[in-house]
Amino acid sequence: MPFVARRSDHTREELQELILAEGQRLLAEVGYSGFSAREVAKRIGYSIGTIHNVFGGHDALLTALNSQTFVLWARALGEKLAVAGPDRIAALVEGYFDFAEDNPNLWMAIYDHRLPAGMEIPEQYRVLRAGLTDIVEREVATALPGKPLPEIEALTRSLVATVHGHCAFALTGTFRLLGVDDPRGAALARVTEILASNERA
Amino acid sequence: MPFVARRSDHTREELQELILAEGQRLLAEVGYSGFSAREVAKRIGYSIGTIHNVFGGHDALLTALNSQTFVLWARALGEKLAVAGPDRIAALVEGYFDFAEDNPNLWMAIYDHRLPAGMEIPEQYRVLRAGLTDIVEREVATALPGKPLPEIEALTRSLVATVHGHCAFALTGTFRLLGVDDPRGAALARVTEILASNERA
DNA sequence: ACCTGAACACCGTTCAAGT
DNA sequence: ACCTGAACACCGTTCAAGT
Repeated sequence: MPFVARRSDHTREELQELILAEGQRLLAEVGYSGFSAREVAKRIGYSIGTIHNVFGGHDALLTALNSQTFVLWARALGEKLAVAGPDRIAALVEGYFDFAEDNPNLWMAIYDHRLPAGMEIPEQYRVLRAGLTDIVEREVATALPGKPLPEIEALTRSLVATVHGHCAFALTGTFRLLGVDDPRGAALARVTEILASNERA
Repeated sequence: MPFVARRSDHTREELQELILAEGQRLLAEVGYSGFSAREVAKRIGYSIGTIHNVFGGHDALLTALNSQTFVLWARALGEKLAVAGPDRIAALVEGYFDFAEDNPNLWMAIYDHRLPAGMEIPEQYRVLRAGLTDIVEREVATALPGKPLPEIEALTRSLVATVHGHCAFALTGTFRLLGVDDPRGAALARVTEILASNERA
């Protein structure tokens, strides 16, 4: 059953979703270094060229896949917050680690893939990523009432970087190599200390 | 002038150094994603097979290159500390950022390259990496006199993760995307707050 | 207009063949 | 014993050719 051009088995939208769904499955399986657009094509029964037609290249595909991951991550954090106790900051830190540990390859791919210098960042990617930061920002603002917004914004990003560092060291094995046994406990302790320091202002 | 087997132009040790020197140069130029052992072989005028003979594969070569980077990094931190003022912790944070910004591709390659699950970590790699942590640990211990060693050890690794998160976000463009303008200032502020919180114990 | 798949220029790895 | 380089199994990207 080979050689079919213009098979309208799927519309362009369906094809796009097909590629994204299978791409996410593959990325979660094999990780960024093992990911291949050719393998995605093979699995969905289309040719290599089609993926290029639909997404316009490897970098664009990875960016779209990472955008999907932002959606999943935001949803996971939202669910954690919905059932959170009084310490919503702790819920966020736990949610951060839970998502990364439940989806290590998808999570690491966000940071493994770097856009080439020239390529402009898609608006959707930027918006979804900013949305994740906004989730944290709301809780930081609540935790530090009276703090000016510019300071809340800067502190939020710094707190995210702090948790990211701990999570990255946990997932990539750096902490294990250095004999650290409780990465998320350490992250939570640092966040708590930082917030306490910034309360009295 | 092709086909020479067993050309003793270089001893095995010289060959090893040749590969490491050229490999470091290439890695610094093109970064982890653009690095290729084949290109190193071409540049030093040996065949692909030779690199495999000497290092035993791509992962082992990258591990050796990253080990070299640890040496450079430890030296850079040592030099910063040698001329540091009273705030030696600040000198370490500055040294961390300076090294990463001066050698972005070498620095990022440390984290971009992940050893395959089965492969055991070379002793040299482990020792050099631990040595870097020890440099920080000494200063943290001095900054927090009277603190039990196990706590100093855990806190040191957590502080390194904190600075790493800020530095990684700075170098990979995450902070720029989120509108952060002073990553190293933020890192230093967090480290200062964390140390202050841990002083009173 | 859309999809194919050969062609191209790369990878890392292996290993029979040379000296 | 050491080094070579063709062979193999992969990549991403391009594009003439088909329907």
